[in-house]
Amino acid sequence: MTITTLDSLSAKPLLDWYDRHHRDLPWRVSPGMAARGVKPDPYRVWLSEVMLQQTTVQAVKPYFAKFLERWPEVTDLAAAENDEVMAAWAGLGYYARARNLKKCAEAVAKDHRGVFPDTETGLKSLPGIGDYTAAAVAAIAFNRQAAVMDGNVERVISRLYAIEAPLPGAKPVMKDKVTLLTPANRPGDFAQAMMDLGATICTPKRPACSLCPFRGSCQALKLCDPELFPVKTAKKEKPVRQGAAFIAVTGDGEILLRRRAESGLLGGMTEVPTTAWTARLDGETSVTAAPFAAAWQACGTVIHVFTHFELRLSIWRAAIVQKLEADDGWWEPVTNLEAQALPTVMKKAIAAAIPLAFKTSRA
DNA sequence: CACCCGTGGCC
DNA sequence: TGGCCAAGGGT
Repeated sequence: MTITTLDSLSAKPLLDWYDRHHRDLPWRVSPGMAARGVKPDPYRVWLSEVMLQQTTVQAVKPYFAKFLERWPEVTDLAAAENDEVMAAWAGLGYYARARNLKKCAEAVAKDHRGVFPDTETGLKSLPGIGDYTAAAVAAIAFNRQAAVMDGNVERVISRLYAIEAPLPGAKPVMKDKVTLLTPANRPGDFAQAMMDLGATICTPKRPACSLCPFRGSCQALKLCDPELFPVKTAKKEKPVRQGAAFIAVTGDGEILLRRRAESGLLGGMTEVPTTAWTARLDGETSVTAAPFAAAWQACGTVIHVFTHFELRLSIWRAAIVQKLEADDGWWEPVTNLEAQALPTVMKKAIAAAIPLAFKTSRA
């Protein structure tokens, strides 16, 4: 008798589906191009993978284009100024990625003669490259049989096998399944196919199971409801923090900026002077905490939600008559703010005080 | 292992 | 409208 069990699950239907329905992405070599001998550029694969960490494809596209135009090779990025890289990354979030991106480029240029390591182990030894990115670059750029597991793959696997154990604890079990499923032939396309499937068919809500190449062998579809997977442990609620930000502008149109500490929240990025962001809601949110005395005017409150807390920032503005030499900051023309490494929360704060500070002032 | 670390879009 | 989520890594 012939029984289709999970043990017979094959990558073939997924690869066939990928040949027909793969997404066209700027950093991707499509199956058709690969058949004509086009090889992926490890630098582009790595750059895109780092940008895509916890970030949507749509958000990455313009940044990828900008980086590639400005720094076409990894050696160009290695030779770039840190501040330029941080300014180019501004808005994309998780700024430690940018710091590690730069360190990684320098390591490849200096320690590897500008050539990326072509093994999972070699890649993982580089800054900013963890389990996922090492496997992804090894598989996609170097055709290594590496098991690639990201959030998409976790969702697909958890449904295929109806895994009831919650994430993140169930990760090793899922990784084992991916390892068994990853083919020796076209491992890179397999990885990208799993992620495309998760992004377009096996979606978190209302998956399009009727279009899925695995519809005949999906345990969740057979037993209950795919939308119930993956199971995740409950997350704790977000605390609220509060502070004040001060926008000082001279008659010449210069604004007082500072540089944040190299590590931690928004590390190495640029900011306007602010108070500490405290958990106390009765903290220093008024002019009494301003960097210097001036005719401070209230400009409302900016609310910004970070990964692990919500920030309520009181905004204050003052026209400065006599420019003081700030010992831990500098005066920057408001017309040059676009070139600064300003995270989104700071653009919001400045826009609240100077509505025309940014061309795309949707904050 | 639990926590820290951004942002924007979606329903 | 707000909680959820996106090609995670470092510590």
